[in-house]
Amino acid sequence: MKFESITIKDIGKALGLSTSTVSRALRGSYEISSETKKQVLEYAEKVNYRPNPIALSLKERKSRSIGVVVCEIANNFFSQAINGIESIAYNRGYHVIISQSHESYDREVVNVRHLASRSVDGLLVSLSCETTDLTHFINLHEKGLPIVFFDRITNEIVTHKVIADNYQSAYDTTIHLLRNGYTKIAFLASAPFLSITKERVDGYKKALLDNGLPFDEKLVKHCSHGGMIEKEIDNAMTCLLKLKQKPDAIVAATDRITTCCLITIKNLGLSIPNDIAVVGFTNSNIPELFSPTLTTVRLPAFQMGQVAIELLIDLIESKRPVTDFETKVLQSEFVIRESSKPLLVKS
Amino acid sequence: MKFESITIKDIGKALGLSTSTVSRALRGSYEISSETKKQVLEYAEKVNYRPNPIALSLKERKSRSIGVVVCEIANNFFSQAINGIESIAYNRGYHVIISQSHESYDREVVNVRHLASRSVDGLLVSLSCETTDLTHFINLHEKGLPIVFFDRITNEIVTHKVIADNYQSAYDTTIHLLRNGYTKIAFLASAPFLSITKERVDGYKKALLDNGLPFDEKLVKHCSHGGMIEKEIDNAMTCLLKLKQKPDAIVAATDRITTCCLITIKNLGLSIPNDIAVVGFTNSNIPELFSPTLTTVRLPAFQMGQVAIELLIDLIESKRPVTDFETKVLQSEFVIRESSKPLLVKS
DNA sequence: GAATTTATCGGGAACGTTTGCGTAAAAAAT
DNA sequence: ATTTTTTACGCAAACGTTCCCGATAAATTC
Repeated sequence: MKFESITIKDIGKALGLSTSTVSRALRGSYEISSETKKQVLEYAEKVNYRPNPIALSLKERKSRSIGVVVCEIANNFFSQAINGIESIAYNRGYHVIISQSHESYDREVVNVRHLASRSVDGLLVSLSCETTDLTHFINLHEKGLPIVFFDRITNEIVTHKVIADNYQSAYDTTIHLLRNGYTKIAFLASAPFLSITKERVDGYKKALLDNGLPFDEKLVKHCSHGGMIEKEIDNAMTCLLKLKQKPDAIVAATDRITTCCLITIKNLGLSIPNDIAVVGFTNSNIPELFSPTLTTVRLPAFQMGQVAIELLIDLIESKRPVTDFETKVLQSEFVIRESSKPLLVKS
Repeated sequence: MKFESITIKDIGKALGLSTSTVSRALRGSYEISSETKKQVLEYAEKVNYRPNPIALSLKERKSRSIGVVVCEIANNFFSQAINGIESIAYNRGYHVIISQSHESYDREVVNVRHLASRSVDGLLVSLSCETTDLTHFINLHEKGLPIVFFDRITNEIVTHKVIADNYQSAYDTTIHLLRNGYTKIAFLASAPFLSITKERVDGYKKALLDNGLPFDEKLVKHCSHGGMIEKEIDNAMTCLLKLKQKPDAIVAATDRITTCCLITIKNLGLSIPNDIAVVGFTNSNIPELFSPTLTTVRLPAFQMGQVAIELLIDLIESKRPVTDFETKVLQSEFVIRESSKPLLVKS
């Protein structure tokens, strides 16, 4: 089963012209007579000619496509970010190739290799939670491939980065819970290597310290698979709830962790916020539909995608080597709902 | 900013060999001495040589990549289906390029054109809800490009198709509601052109008729943008609730419609199922977290993706033209929860 | 020792496109 | 009428790879 397309050569043959003439006519070159141009254009239209981007990629050594490396698309944050990416890329004439690591380092390496060999003009990366070795990115970056990191970033590579105000959000979240009377606040975090984890845990810590509370390591649990394995979230939760110093509130640090955490609480028959308050980092569209409605930190996913792709395309299209890089920090949206109601006033 | 890669020519130059020899050595051809082979292999390994798939695509006129055409990935059904697709494609050596139409016909046409010109070896398609004209697919299909439709299919093109048991699910859903004492069951459907809409509405109708109930057109509302515009779902809902014959139950026919419908009900301060029962077609992972928990029809998204890509790759790799096509129907999962509790026993 | 086979490699075309350079004919300038 | 310029087009190389067809030298056969 072969799938044949019309080429410039076919047009040339049909019209008794050389391929160069046809090519130039199609591009509207000034050195082609308007008669010939019209003839070529009309014929091309008639046979529905489409230039072969593969041939172009080979020749130009670029593909007008950019690769996106994320852990999974079945995740509100990333699918929203991808929509942001596409909204800009589309208008600026780039195509987006998405790859999922499913939080696996090996898979990330394979995907990045493939994208690079497919001649993507640049990479938009959010690291997998297993990734500690960055050589697969460093190699490409040193060879001149533009890369922009977003959300889960690294400081081992000097380039543009786009993140949410993770530190501040975690800080605000914790302060909010403290103000509402909660004192034993647990933090259910993602993998320890991830930048988002460090930033969020730091914000949480700082809020505690600023309020004269001790930082209790036992109240911070990490999900080293980023929540891909439900069991690990479950375990972390039961572990937390078994403590003598049982937490009265919990901050869930990612989308997956938030939903899993809610399910565990539900399965245990606990009531929110009476038994335990919950605040979740989640880009879910329906936090109002939970019962009770969920207090959330919503990351500016769409805008993060947009900013990241803008930076990347600027990098790609820059005539001179760029040496001045920036890390953009975008503001999250903190929406207070019922799941973190004041302890004293709870109905 | 150019990004240079090692080519077979570079290797040849470095080793004093011709490109053809290097190529053959890399492929393990028998007509290359084992010495030379070893030398080439070692050098290639050393400089981290990767064959250029673009050049290969150009030569072979195929790319070992398949294009996926869906309306949006920020949708549980489609992201799960894509995971199914990838799980198989990856193992069989194909790469997946995803494109989103955002339910726009024009965008779908552009995406399909681009995928085709990118020399995808085949297409996996779920139609946009605006699509009535299929010539963009027909043209490619007639030229020999393998296409498999899934979920939102068409009968204008003869090929493999994969769907869920939409008719049966809608039938079962309706029967379930009838058995539980609901008699004025509304149906909130997606765009009228879509196969899933027709199949589901038909199942709903049949269940009514089988129970001696009349089919009331006013109780069926269509969302012609597939729910991409929240307002239209809102309007449909308010319209339904304004009827003299106010419905006592509602079947929401897609993911988006289900969540929107729940939000509208919540905003109106109605209680489920006391004021109105709800059953939703949704692949949400958290129907237990809604309040009350939601009775759902969950499509076998992952498996549908798997089956569809299997059929497509078989088509692509088939030596002889395939003339025998099948439409696979996969079973959905109907889970009864609180939102459709029996009318009489409601607490 | 001559003829034939075998082993090992290189040349070059092809995939579809762009583009620098060359050139014939037509037009303009002398 | 000759020279110069312009117009309009073709040739060929290049991008990275594979593969058919030779070609050379060594090894084998008679």
